[in-house]
Amino acid sequence: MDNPPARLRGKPSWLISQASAYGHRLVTEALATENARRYHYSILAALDEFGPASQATLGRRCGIDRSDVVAMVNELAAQGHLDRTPDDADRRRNVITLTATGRQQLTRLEALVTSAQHTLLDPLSADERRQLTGLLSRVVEHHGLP
Amino acid sequence: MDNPPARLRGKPSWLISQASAYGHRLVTEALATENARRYHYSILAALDEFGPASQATLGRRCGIDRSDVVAMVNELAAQGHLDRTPDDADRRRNVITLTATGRQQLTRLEALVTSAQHTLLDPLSADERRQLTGLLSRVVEHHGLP
DNA sequence: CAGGATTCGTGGGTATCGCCAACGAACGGG
DNA sequence: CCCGTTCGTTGGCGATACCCACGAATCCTG
Repeated sequence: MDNPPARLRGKPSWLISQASAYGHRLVTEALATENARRYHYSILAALDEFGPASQATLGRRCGIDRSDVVAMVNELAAQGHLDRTPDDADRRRNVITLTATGRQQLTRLEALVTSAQHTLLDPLSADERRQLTGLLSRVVEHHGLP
Repeated sequence: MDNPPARLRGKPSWLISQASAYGHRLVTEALATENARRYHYSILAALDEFGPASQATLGRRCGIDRSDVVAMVNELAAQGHLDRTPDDADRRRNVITLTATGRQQLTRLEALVTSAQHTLLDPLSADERRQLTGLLSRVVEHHGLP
């Protein structure tokens, strides 16, 4: 890009949008190494932290639409990273369970994503990275509650 | 959203992505009030700050693809916010010029976008907003050069 | 305990975004 | 004068993030 207008350069939403685009690109490219996508990482992380869950719960936790969860679970199941089994206690639901290979995959993706963070925040010191993370967390939490 | 995994909550790229989604939504909704879209604001801002320019130049300045600039200029021209005239000095080019009504439109959009910034950064103090803007500017500038 | 509201998985659709390929017209440098 | 490059334009691709509708199942409440 070539000398963006000051009106844009001064708008937090524009800066965030630009930074998001870079981060998006970095993470997507890194994950492509393992034939994974961003949503895959999110879902695997949620399963690892909270244990087996229904697709709707996964969607709510990761901020992914139910319809999109279906596609992600399809792909991850096809790769053997998770199991999808009907819930006996509530037959509307599927119980999604992380497999052993899924856990290994998460470990690989975690390394890739973490390294992308370093690339993204390259110009910032460790202190500044913490500042940025803290400020953004406040913003995100604030808009997550309603 | 409902208790996102710690692995996500700690990743700057995820936080930025979430914040970007909120900002995107806020700005888009605000601009819809005037039947405008985000790219419209960018292009009007570039024209206001740097004066008349070719479509390719506008695209480079705002980080918009040439093909997408065509559509935006079509829409803005249809609304009378800018003029598209062939460049006599270089007949490959169109010279895009902001009209009086375009300048008024930019003023309206500016107010809408600015107000959306306040909503987005609601939980932060004025100092913290400046911090955030500064940190993000460093990140964006760093990745803009190569 | 019956019936209406709600939830779940799934399929389908929509709009935007960022990008890339190709084209003819026009310009510029060697 | 020719070759490479730029410009506007068209068309298309893939990912993202939505939204709606449906049938099955569950729940809540009177």
